[in-house]
Amino acid sequence: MKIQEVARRAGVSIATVSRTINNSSVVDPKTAKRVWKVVEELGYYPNSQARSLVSGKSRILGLIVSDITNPFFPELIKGFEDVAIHNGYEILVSSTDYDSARMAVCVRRMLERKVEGVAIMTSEMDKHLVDQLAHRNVPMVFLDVRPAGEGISHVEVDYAMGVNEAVEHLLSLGHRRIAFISGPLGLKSARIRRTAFLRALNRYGIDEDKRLVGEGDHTVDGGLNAMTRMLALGGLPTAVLASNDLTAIGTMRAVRRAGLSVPQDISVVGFDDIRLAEFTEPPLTTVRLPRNELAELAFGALIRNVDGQAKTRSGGKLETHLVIRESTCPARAPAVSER
Amino acid sequence: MKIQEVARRAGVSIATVSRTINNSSVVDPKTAKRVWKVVEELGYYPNSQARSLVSGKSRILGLIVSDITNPFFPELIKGFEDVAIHNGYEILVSSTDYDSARMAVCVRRMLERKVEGVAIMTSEMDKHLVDQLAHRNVPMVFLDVRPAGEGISHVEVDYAMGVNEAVEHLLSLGHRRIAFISGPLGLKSARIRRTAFLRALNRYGIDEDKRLVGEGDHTVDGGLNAMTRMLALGGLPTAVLASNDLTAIGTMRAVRRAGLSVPQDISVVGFDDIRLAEFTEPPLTTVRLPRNELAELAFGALIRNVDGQAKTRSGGKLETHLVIRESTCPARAPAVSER
DNA sequence: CTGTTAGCGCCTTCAA
DNA sequence: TTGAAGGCGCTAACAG
Repeated sequence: MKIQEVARRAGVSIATVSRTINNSSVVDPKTAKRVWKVVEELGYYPNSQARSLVSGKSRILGLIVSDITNPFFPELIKGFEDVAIHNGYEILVSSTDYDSARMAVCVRRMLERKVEGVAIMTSEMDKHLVDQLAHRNVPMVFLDVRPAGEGISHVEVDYAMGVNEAVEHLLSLGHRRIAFISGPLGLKSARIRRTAFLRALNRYGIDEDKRLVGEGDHTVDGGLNAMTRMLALGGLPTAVLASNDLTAIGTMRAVRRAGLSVPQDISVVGFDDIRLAEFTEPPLTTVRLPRNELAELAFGALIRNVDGQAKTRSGGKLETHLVIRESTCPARAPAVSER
Repeated sequence: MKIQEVARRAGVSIATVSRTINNSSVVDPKTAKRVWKVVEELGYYPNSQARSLVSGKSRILGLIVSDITNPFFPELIKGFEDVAIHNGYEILVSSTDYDSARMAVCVRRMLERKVEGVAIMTSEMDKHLVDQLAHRNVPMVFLDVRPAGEGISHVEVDYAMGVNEAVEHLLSLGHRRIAFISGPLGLKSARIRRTAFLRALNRYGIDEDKRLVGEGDHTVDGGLNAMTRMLALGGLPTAVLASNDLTAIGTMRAVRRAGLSVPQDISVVGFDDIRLAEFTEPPLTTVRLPRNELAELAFGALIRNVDGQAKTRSGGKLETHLVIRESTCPARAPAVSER
């Protein structure tokens, strides 16, 4: 089923058919109607490969995430897909698994398919890969990080906002010994979150206790291990803030394994508000990072660069807010042994 | 960066470059080496749009899932992506959200991008959409369902196997009042699972009690509601088998809300073994449906049809096995009121 | 073994 | 307002 066939049946040239389906205003309405009729009858639709080839535009956007298996991403992907499709773009999703080789393959694929832009929602990305894309003038959006360059923008997440709310919430419940379990500190985004936490503590006049800052890796196991280590160290916290919800789930598990309970002995706060956060036991108090908005901001920023009319490199700032559920409660009066 | 440029620099014709990068064995090794050198230097890679156009093969496979947000799917997608990429295929993922309109858009997109085959891992699919694909001779693989037609195959999941194991496990723990919460019965796949359960009960000589068969919708909320209704009905079960893990999580929540505990009062068994199953409270005993194997079977079945050398319509049968964790324990001696 | 050439399906000048 | 014709970048005969 090609354009030729439509042209033949409608008694016009292929040029006219092309103009018609592209809504060119020069076609005679009558002719157009006739062409559309044939198009419908035949169930014709243009071959996007051919279109891309001639126009040089693939109408494909790349979306790179670190791990599609982390519940944070599917919602982001869905949001991105929705807005992309809505705007006539296809998306090419790829997860890197935090693996350099995979990332390289991933970039290569995007290049081969001639993506018009790439949203890089992964925590870290090899510089030379970014350069490969930049070199071919492929617009990019990043999350958190802010690489320089023409056509490169970034969406900023206001971690401080949500973290402050979380800390205030805990303080108001009487907590003073508040711990933090970060993501892998090799990642800049993890450091940003940790910094936000430390600043918040400082802001409310709480002294930092090194024993109360652990390092996870954004997985349940990571949280479990980090918290287990922290509990072994002594100087127990009465509340823990985790840098994402998976970490928080691991943290709760560790607390329970130690024979303590959440939230009576230790309150736990997560970050992200993945859908399942509502269904953990107890339901998780967490800081919500709205994936849909993130997806929309990222898409918007990308498109502005694709159209080449970006005025700014900032793709916008995303607010985060605390969602209170049942994994937090008033702090116990400190036991004698703790000080 | 086009093939011309490479040809010019290597001092050969574009045909030779084409042959070289396609590993045609007729090229003189010396020439080939020279060409490859230029290719590397220039960082040249072929334009896949152009390739597709001339070859008529897009090397893209479609993957349709019902809801990327359901933790079952990301792992399936990842597995599918891995094996596809490994075989030189790109994948186009799309979630239907159980919505007819979205499904239609989805099929349209696949058709436009000229996918060479589609894996339909969603529970149900409008017949006329399937026909659209079938009509263009696009090979398909389905999950569970078994539509007829040339180039259409399906992967069968042996639900009975896992369900039997689960029922045996519960029986051996002394349970006799075993409930089941199904998926939406409008879906054939949900009915298949329910039938497997009922058969298992029957096989072990347990009478069916209508009050003990509820209907959920494969979401946490669905499980929560179904179980809440069941608890209100009286004739309490001592164990519940849920048709997927999300339903099981909802079920556990309902049990707790009713002031009972899992597993002491009611044992709960899930289905799928999503990654988070290990981290629920208590860790979920569940029937594992291996997503990687499913992905591989689906891919294999699809490719066989793409290559046009399928000997059979069956894409293989997938075994399921019980994974015992902590949401099941021996049944209580029945309370007086229960009989 | 290598080069020439004819398209793949479509969009886009350039004429009419 | 329409049609004819020239590519887009690449592969696949067909000649040399």
